[in-house]
Amino acid sequence: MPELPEVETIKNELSPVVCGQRILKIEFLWAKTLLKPGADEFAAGVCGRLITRLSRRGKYLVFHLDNGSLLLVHLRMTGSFLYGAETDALPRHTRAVIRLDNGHCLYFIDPRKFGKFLLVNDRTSLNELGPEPLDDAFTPEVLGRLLSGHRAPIKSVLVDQSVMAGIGNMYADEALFCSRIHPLRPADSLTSEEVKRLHAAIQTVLRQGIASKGASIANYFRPNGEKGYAHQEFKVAHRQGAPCPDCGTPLQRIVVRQRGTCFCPCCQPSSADNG
DNA sequence: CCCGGAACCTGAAGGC
DNA sequence: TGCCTTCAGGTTCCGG
Repeated sequence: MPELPEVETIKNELSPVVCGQRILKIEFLWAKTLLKPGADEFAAGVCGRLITRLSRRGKYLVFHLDNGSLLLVHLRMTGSFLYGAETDALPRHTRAVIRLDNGHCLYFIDPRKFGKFLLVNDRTSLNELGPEPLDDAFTPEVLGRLLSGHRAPIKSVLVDQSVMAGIGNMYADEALFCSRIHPLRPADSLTSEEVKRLHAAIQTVLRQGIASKGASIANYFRPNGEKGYAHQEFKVAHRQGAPCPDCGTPLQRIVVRQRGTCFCPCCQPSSADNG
């Protein structure tokens, strides 16, 4: 599932090939992939525009266009981009095709059809997201303030995009294991020591994910068609039943707010065990 | 406010 | 073999 490291990888690998290119046309093969505005207004807003740069905000990939508008793409569960020469036979599960003026195309591939394109005039919608966890401004003190006032399980607060942006199910589990915090601990019950550990763990697992080009656990692949290998380094995510890499105890899987959550019952003791 | 659950979707996996 | 059910989880929406 694309989270911050996966979107960051796509941004990094796409930037050199699409920046400076002009969009000739965008064609949607699944109409609902275009969230807003309507098809006509969208086409008028993007056709003929130059892509000046790419950026990322949370899990959004942002195409900056030369008229100042922003094309936001959210990959949701199964979205990926493939960059290549124009072909007659579209790749399986292609939901949108962005034709560039260098004869190449950006194919948006999304088996589950949850991914969304939005054309917006400014950053308003992006400002509703919480802070970027890899920014310099994201300090342990900031994290502590974000968590205070949330009595919900720390696992669900970590994946709440309005609290902080970019963390999803996999990296939340990894960060909690790395900081030895039980996923069901109320977010506002963490000690300052635990907040400090969690802060370091969040940055570590996200940076490792980026360094490993993202995790290809499900459908994610990179614009050149290759997979990432961050999942090979996961210690708990999607590894229920396997021995904990640190202590050998079988990893447990529980459901927290409708999300599968893997953790080590020995390395991540519950609040009751923790005092 | 808080929370749980359903909807959106398809393909992989498991049961029989 | 093949049909059927369940599950995966990012986001939004709806009801209690």
